[in-house]
Amino acid sequence: MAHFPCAKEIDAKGVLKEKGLKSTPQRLAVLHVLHESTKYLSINNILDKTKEILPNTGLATIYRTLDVLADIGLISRVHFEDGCHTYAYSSDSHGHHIVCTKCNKIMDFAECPFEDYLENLSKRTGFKINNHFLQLFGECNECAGNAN
Amino acid sequence: MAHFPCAKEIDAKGVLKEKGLKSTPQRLAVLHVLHESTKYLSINNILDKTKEILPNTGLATIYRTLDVLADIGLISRVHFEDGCHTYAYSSDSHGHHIVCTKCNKIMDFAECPFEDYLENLSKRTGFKINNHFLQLFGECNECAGNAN
DNA sequence: TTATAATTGAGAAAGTTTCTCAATTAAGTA
DNA sequence: TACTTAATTGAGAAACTTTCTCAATTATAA
Repeated sequence: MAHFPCAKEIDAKGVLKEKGLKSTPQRLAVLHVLHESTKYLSINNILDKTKEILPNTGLATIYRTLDVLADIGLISRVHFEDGCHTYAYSSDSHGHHIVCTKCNKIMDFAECPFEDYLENLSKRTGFKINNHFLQLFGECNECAGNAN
Repeated sequence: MAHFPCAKEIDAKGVLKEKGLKSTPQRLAVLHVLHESTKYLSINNILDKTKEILPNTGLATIYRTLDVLADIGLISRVHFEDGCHTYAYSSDSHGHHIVCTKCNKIMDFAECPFEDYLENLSKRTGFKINNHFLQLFGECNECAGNAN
């Protein structure tokens, strides 16, 4: 069994065990790859980087693993106007993402300031709002040139 | 040239013309299909319903048309955790969607109450926030049982 | 009415995702 | 530590989705 720093850091093994899932090297490697990256990654990015750690990893395993990790909230899918086939490490299960459209960097922001608003909207529309998805797009500090 | 009520209603022809695009029966039919539906529709839903109007319509045309209509803001893509391959009529170019997870109904809400918050978040994170995507999930009036 | 550039349909091609199944392996138990 | 068992994996096939190509058609402007 391989060991990865991030696996310990976020207690991925514990979370997997809790859900009755095995801690396989493949799962930990995929999580490591996403945790290590500050950017969102495509399926193929993830396959390539995972193969650097575990060269025999198959594509089907990547698909299966991403589903598992997303289901238990360790990673999350990143959505774009034209598709949502990329993934990012998720530091908080309620975390929303800010995506830098220049360098692909992802930043999480955990707080969710819309509770009051959603309650109000709920009353006006008659919708019982159970869940929401929010993602922000912009330019990070470096890309916007603020760091210079 | 076929004529559709919604085409007039939203002046699709005018918007298309403005962008230098032709008002083809296929484009108006796809728009009509989405406008007529209160629910989000998949590519195949849209193909089937469009073929009821224009039986020879090809799948490639559906893909091309959805791209065109989404680009000019007449329709918008609906995102789900596991994919974003469905579409809905968009009554407002800034409209966000509330999606009923029971009956697939879509409701737009045009207002965007987050301006202040986003400015604040921008300051704290260093991200220059240019755009955002928000979608709410819940149960509509009927599905939640409020209408009974 | 004509000219022309955009658009279409059809099917091929490319790309993506899921499935199947034998082999492997993580993890609990002795 | 060794054994057992059910979960997981890799590989390739199959299914499905999306894009491309190109000749034919057509919306539009002159």
